[in-house]
Amino acid sequence: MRDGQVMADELLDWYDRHARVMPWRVGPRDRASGIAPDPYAVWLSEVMLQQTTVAAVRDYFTRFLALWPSVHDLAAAEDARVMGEWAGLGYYARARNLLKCARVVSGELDGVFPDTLEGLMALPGIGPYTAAAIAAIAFGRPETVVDGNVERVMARLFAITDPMPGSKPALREAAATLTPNLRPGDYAQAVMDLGATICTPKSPACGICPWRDDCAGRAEGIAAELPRREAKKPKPLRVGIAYVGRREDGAWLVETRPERGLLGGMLGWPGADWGEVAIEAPPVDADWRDVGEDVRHTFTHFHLRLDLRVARLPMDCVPERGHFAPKLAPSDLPTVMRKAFDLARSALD
DNA sequence: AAAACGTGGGC
DNA sequence: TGCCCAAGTTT
Repeated sequence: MRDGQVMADELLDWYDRHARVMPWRVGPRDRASGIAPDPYAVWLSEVMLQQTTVAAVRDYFTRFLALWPSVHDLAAAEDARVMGEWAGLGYYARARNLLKCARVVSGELDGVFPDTLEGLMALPGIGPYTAAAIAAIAFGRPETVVDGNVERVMARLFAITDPMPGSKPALREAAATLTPNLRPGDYAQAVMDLGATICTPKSPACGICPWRDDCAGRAEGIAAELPRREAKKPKPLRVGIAYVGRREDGAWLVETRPERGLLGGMLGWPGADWGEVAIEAPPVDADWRDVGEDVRHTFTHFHLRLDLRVARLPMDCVPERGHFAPKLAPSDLPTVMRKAFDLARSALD
């Protein structure tokens, strides 16, 4: 293995030639013309990118930035509006924390993001990865940015064969030996780009990797198997019932889910909690009709089968739970609820 | 410290 | 088709 600084320089050379264009990225050419990264935009993009692919984030980022160009704009937004815009992107705690964070930065920090790891980590929704990414990309600090890409690249580069997550500290230490003092933000994005395009989870393109001659995993012929992981536990099946009611004037009976927990703060269809058996829990007395099909959806830690009941509700209907949404945009719903909506709508026609 | 927390694309 | 996995954080 060569000197860490030499390797970082080599990767930066590769990055200068191959960096992908992304709406949140300020490239070397931009900086040459005086464009500096906006910490607000960097923060927004990094939160969206947590456990989420670049392809999924792109349009959401552009839309958020157009709707709320500054942290003050976002801080002043209505919760329901922001949750609706986040719908479909997943991990909704991120959207709740996004608003909390925006309100702290806007209201208590005069709209200025902290530029240190400690200051950033104190904010809601910012953990070790995001703090380092903002410090490096927005403020040019030589922090070590460790995400899933970096872990995979380091596991291969140093042939670290202990399984994740136990090997995480070793992977972080390995990454730290390479972090450069110059252009740390570009370097962080370069390693992540490398992991996303060349050092991919399966079938890595080692032949065109800028670090191919330094890679111990490749030399040992085990690169593609790394990083190893502990066996994951199987997902149980949970079942439930969703009640999709439409009033005569076209309004839909929805409820805002509790702040905490699954799909917290998002709109959804009334019904009992999902579990081993489905529990009937109509939100209002009505002629609920069983729809032939059910919704299948898989969350991070369980499979869901959601039976559907539909009903047309009278204008004088007073539900026990939920509220009527006169104009419901399906795009405001989390994906599992939108699936239910799509099936129920055809059943109600 | 293990578990909760979404979704879509790729193979 | 079902599993893997992705620019993680919180409790």
